[in-house]
Amino acid sequence: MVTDCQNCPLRSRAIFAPMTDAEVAFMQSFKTGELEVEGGATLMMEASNSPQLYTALRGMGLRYKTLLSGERQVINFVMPGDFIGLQAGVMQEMQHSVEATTDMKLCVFDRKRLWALFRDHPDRAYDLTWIAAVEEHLLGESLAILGHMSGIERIARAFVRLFDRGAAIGLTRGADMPLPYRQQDLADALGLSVVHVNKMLKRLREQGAATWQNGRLTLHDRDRLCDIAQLDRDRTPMTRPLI
Amino acid sequence: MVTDCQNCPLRSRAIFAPMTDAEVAFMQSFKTGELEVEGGATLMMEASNSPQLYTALRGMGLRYKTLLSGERQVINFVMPGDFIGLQAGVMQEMQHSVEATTDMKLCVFDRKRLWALFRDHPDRAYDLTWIAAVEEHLLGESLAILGHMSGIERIARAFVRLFDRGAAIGLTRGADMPLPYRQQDLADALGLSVVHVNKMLKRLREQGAATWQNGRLTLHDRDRLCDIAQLDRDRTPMTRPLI
DNA sequence: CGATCGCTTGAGCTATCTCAACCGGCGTGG
DNA sequence: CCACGCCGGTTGAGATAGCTCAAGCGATCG
Repeated sequence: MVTDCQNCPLRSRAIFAPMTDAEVAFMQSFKTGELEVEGGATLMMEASNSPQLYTALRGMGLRYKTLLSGERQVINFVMPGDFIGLQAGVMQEMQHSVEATTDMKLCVFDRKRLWALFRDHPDRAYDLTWIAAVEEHLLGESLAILGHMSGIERIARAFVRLFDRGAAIGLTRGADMPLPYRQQDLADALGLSVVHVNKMLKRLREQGAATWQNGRLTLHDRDRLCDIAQLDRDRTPMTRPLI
Repeated sequence: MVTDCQNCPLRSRAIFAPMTDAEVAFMQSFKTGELEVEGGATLMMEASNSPQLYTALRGMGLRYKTLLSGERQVINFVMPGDFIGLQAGVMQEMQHSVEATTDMKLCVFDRKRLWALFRDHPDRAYDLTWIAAVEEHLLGESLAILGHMSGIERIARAFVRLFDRGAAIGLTRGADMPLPYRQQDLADALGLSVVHVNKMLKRLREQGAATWQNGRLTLHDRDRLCDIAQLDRDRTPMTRPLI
């Protein structure tokens, strides 16, 4: 139980130093429970019926909005360690949900205790803000992707990004990692049609750059992929603290 | 001086109640100065050379990223009351700047004192996180716009959004408000070419929905605009607190 | 065995892009 | 005071990336 909580992003500062016993104890008290959901299940995050905050502990999912037209915009892919629900508190008009793609285990926090966290643990509160700022930065990057990149470029970038995230949490094995989503999910994230995603995937495969089949992503030629994605080949990951 | 600071978004809670003298005094101490920039000037927000946080007090600008290709993605339009710079702290690889479109006055905070804010004023820290969460929500919405909407829909939505923001800070006069940007700026925000933006503006004009000329935006038919933008005609603005 | 789901592929169609030209206003320098 | 250059806006023409519609295929499941 405690070990699970060690994955909590609220210890971002602890990337460099383990949590003290007191800190672990506090996280335990902030935590109100664990939630196991089956693959395919949907967590509604509308503010009204979900005053919870979550940390993903196991499994993968995706966070999305449902538009009035019924279409879906995937905001991001949820991997272990991700913190979910902060932004849900400020929205009301737009559907905002999390779908568990695989079975997932989530750590549940009570939003009402958030204030106590700010009062009693400014360092954790600080981390929380840092998380929100990182998230905002990543969304800004996504915006630039949708605004300016072609289909194949978007997919290449998504693959490099997802792979790097996977590597950061130990999901990769060599050039390979699990990526249990559907092509439709990627399409909804990148603002493309499934058909087009499919055709671009084929092209990436034929170019020997990357393969995504049977729920596994393999980067055969990361450098080429980075070139397509207009990314530095060896950029540093996003782990720098706010101050 | 003090009156200026009353515009600071760190008093979001004070939307409902004025700041106390003690609070004003604290904001004064957190504040390190004011910055006046001329229209056309650019504030570089790279983490390395800008450890500052800003609040826009007067004038308008835009926050954008510069991509490797040299293109520009406008992240948002900066209006009085906006808080800038939180997300700049976590990025390193991508250019991230603020351009003053008109002359602007900014309130400058020292990032190093942010920690003191969290330690000594958990309520303000809380507001800060709320701001970040709102920002994140808005970016998510922008993402959905770029991902799923046509040119004319994007523009209609941008107009309604900008107008509502303008109304919230008292910039509107009837159906009219100042909007001193170039068509290129809107194009870069919406992921369209200037040429296309121009043609869609013409169409909106001919439809009698909205006019944007000589730096002023006029919504002739807000309802029609909302329909095009796939927005509820009378949605409530985003002022709900986090808890 | 049939139904469903996700993936794949083909065939038009069109929204949007790029290229290019032109126009008016404004600031600058001679 | 005029001439020029520049910037932002406007419009047209042709090219194309990506969309929609549609069909087929294999795997999985009840």
